[in-house]
Amino acid sequence: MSEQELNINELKKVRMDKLAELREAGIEPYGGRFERSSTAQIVKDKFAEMEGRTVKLAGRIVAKRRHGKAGFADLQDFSGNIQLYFRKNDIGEAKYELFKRLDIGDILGIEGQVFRTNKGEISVHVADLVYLSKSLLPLPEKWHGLKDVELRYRQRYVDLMVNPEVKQVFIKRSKIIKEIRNYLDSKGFLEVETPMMQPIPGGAAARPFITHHNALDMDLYLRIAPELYLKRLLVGGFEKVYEINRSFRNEGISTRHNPEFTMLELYQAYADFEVMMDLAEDLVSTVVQRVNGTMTVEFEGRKIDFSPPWKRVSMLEAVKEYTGVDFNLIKGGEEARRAAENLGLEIKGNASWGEIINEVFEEFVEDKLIDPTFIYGFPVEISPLAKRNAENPELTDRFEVIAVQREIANAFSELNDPIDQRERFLKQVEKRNMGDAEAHMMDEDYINALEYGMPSAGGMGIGIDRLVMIITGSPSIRDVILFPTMRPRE
RNA sequence: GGGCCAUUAGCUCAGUAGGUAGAGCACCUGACUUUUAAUCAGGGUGUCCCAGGUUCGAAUCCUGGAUGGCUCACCA
Repeated sequence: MSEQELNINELKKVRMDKLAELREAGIEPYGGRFERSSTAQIVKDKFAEMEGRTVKLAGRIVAKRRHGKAGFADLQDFSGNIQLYFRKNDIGEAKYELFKRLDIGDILGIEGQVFRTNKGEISVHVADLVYLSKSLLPLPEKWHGLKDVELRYRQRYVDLMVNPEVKQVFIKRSKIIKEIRNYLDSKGFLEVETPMMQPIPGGAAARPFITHHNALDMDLYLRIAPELYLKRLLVGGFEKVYEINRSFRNEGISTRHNPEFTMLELYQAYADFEVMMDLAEDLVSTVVQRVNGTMTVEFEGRKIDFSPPWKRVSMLEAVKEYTGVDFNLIKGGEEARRAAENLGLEIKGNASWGEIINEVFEEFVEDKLIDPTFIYGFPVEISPLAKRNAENPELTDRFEVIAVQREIANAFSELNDPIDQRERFLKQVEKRNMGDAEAHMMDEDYINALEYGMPSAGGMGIGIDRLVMIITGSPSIRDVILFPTMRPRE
């Protein structure tokens, strides 16, 4: 006997006794296959034709009301709840005894006639029942449900049982991802899978997780983005690819950050960032419309309108609009620093013109943007994989979509010049050597791929969890991830 | 990582000045053959997050720690 079983509490002990009783009566408490003829929701929706007919349902008992020689129970299946009616005279002594000993949480298969009670509740008059699973632990309270957020995340299975709205969020999440796939597939994109374990983690500025492969005796990194592999596929001749899957970043946890998160990345040969703008607008608004039935969503008490077209404004214009400072007229890091400091910002010692503009943008503009807005023209220093703008080589043809003060998409014309790319990597390596753990590593094989020639292309990344947050109105990323990362208990 | 807050029965929560813990639901016993937060009668089932300290005495005060939430920093 384990320590766990010795510390068994009273409530569990009672159920263990009932489990033993069942076995003694020759009843298997953990049944097998059960062929259902219907579900709770179908019986209720189609009552007119179901009334009087015999149905077989299966599900969990979530409530029980006994009245002497008859009683009711609520059966919950994935579709919803339905009431069961047990009557001793009809079901017989032995089976009625089973009903009396039934615990909330037990999973049953039942067979009975559909009817409506005097009070109008559509119910099933049970004629037979089989045990499919005996529950040994008590469920949370029927009225308040499970509120303790820690328990809700740690034991999501209980959360899902007793808080129906949680289930709806994850059903919607599944629909969102399905609609994204439908959309991209219909546009001729090919879904691919690229390595999650990478010898050189690239495609984003982030600290990676490290793991070890024993047989090869080598360290591998969990990917921080699929980007560089997806672009290798463009080199290989795939013209429209996408991947929806997990990336991992070894950073802090917050309401907007989980160490593992789901991202969509897509690449389209012979396109550019403006094609990506049209695509972002159409993709996201289509998905919102299909999932919510409208192009507006409610988030934190605000209405956000995803109807195209979305506003398009350059980063420098946006900064000018909100701070009055025109960085077009400001040359070099020193002058930019003074301008930023005049705005009340503290700037790191070695920050460049582009980095400073980005900081000013994030500080003064980002939290003003509610409806989805394209911000384009990102500085080259913070965009090591994006193509330079033809008129201003200090800027790149890159944009982000900002909605509800947060980035929901990031896209650019892909840098396909191997010589420029090598220089950009070298700049990153320099920063890395200066102690920036999030700067890119040199990826010789990626350069090698570019040297074979990568078609001009547009690419885009969308954080799925954050998109789901907005569409479902969830304030925390943990509300849209079934099993968010937690410290283990004990 | 910093700041603030929380942790009491299976769940949701009270808790006096520091005096040895309580309610509702769940659970157990009994009554009740159409109830639905069923009702009625009876029963409290506890490592008050953990470890020290102060005190005659700590759920309560102090120190340290754990876990979680929010927030700032960083990022997507």
